[in-house]
Amino acid sequence: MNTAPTSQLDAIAALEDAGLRITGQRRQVIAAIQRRKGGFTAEELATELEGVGRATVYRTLKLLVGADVICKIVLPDGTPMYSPSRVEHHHHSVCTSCGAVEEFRDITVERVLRSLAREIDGDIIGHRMEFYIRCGACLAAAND
Amino acid sequence: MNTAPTSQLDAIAALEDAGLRITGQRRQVIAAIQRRKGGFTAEELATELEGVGRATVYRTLKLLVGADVICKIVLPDGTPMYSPSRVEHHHHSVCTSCGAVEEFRDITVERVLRSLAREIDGDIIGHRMEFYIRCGACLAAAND
DNA sequence: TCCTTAATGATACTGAGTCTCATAAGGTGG
DNA sequence: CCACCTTATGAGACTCAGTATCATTAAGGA
Ligand SMILES: [Mn+2]
Ligand SMILES: [Mn+2]
Ligand SMILES: [Zn+2]
Ligand SMILES: [Zn+2]
Repeated sequence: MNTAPTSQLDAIAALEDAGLRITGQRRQVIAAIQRRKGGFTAEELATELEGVGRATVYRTLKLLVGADVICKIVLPDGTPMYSPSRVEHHHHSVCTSCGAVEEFRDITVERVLRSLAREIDGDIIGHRMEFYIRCGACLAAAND
Repeated sequence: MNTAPTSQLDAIAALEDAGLRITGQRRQVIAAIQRRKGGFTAEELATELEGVGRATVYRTLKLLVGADVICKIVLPDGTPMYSPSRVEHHHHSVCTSCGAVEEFRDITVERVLRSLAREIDGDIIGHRMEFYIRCGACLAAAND
């Protein structure tokens, strides 16, 4: 059980491990991601990185998701968002008002998931579990 | 705690309760949904119902989701699917190979969700939990 | 440095979903 | 049963995310 990438270098190493080339554009995408705090959309990145083509941004994000460097989260309204991954396997809480993403890993959840797996007719390929919240900061802001 | 709509009439009643008009098109959409067994896409319905405009199909699906008559599920690749709702609050397992959707309601899950809610900084607005599976039928079919 | 191969960018394209607005019903009150 | 007001509809344009194409560029191993 290895830890998920947390730094620029880790992210680059993850790409190398996958046998991919380290290009200037990929470095730029990774740097832009690390520069951000919370979640972001693909289009935001594409706009910010004027020197990198839109298609390349989308392609790179897909690679980084595959390498567990970032996570793709889908909001209830269908909006896809990305956020840097810090924990190996985890779930998310997303503030639907400001987009802040928190990761959490809960042993109990995993245990339940395993017991449910037994009740399901078929092979479990994966699962998704997300909490949609209104975060503490947004609540505080709402109360003047 | 009332039960989710299970018949045509229940679905129509749900729309009435929401103060909406019962039109021929909405009846057609509901009938087509009830005719199906598992999950379906919006475009499938739109194609099947030649007499109903595409925009109307999308509009009606949104209303039915709001009235808990159907559920909207998102596959890992982002494909949105719908399936008739049978249980009040529940989660889904989706076969990523044939699209079969099963609903399940698990007390243990709900208990865990509540305990997690306590750990999260903010108000929980909702959650999503889905299992992506390869169903028994698809497994059997794969083994000759 | 050279060479092969992977990556890129510009652009066209797809598919889901939404918007507009003129027209067509639904359904309520008379 | 009708008239009227309002909601719903359809046709098609449009937006937006994401993908495909393909000629050009550049990584990085030999
Ligand atoms: Mn994450
Ligand atoms: Mn359901
Ligand atoms: Zn927030
Ligand atoms: Zn299946």
